[in-house]
Amino acid sequence: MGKRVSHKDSLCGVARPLDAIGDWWSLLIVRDAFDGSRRFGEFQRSLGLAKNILSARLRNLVAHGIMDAVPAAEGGPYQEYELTEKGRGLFLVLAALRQWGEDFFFAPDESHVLLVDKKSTLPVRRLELRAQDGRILGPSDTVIRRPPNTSEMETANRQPRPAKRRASKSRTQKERP
Amino acid sequence: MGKRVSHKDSLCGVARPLDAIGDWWSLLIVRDAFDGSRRFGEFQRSLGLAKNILSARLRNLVAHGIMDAVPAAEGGPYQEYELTEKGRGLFLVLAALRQWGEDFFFAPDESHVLLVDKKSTLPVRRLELRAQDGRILGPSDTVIRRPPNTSEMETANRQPRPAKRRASKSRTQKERP
DNA sequence: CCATCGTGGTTGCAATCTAAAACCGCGTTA
DNA sequence: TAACGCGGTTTTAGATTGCAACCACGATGG
Repeated sequence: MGKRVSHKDSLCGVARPLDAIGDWWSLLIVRDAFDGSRRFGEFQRSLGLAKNILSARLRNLVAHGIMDAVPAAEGGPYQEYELTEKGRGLFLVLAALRQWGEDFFFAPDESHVLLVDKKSTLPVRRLELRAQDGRILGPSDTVIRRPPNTSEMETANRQPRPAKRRASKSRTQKERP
Repeated sequence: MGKRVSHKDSLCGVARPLDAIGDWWSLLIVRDAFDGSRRFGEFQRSLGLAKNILSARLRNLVAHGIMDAVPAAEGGPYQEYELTEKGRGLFLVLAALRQWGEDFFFAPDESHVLLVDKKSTLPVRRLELRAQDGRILGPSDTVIRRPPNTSEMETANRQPRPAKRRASKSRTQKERP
């Protein structure tokens, strides 16, 4: 975890999310949360990871505002974890990942779980990226564009935003010249 | 990347992709590849990671069929790396990640790169998951369904005790039959 | 009332993995 | 032929992982 994923975090719209998620486990935790898991033990049983790891990941997800630790749920003295709005925003990321997985990681005859629409009980449609006018866009139909750069010097001087994390434990923060 | 992400890889359509990608760096490499990078040095300069790491990640991506190492490109004695079909399939995953990043990781006034349609030079539309009939689906409108096929009862297969440890070198952590 | 179990963690520690830097081979340029 | 950039591999310290053991606490339970 303790890897600043890039020295360019501040401007890469992909690296920041990755950094916040933390690692693969976290994404699987989120996935399970979408699936209805709420309790520590549920996640642990479902994922089969060590308790300390799960503990750390949950803490990290909470610290990044992806999940919330709600003090109790139904009288029990225990905590439950639920996705925040931000966490629910990962839905499409997971969906995309799942579709990619279905496309390339399963033999055609191999059975696998799939995402179905509750109402119709039919599989969901394929995700597609579209232009404003509705054309479907592929990898080569798009470019990354840097918008009219407001105040150029900002790129070097970044801290007015609460972007940087200071977790409760020493996260070996290097970087940040 | 030595973490088998789950003992249930074989049935999780999310864990498999994650496992193949390997780690965050790999995703950023793929991102750069979509952006036009092809050469070792390009990736390195763009990402700022150590060469051994880049080397390992590229090797891993190639091993998983996400990128191809093409022996030469234009006479040079060097190799270039390009996305395979499978690799290009990550386009939507990256797009979803980017949109999530835009939604939650940038202050409203903060400038950031964005994905635009080449032809119209307008930003792309928002991704959305739809049902067969076209309804837009949110996290709570879907379920994971496991198809009737195949007598999969492996979820119950929890080895009660893997025996004593000590001296279990276990060359690599592969445990997947 | 004491024992035991299940849950939700934290702590300790060995083994493993990461990544910065040094090093290497090979064409090119000077 | 020396110097250089490119594409990588090896070296090495130090960070991370994850198993197991431990702790706290409530619920059984006998």
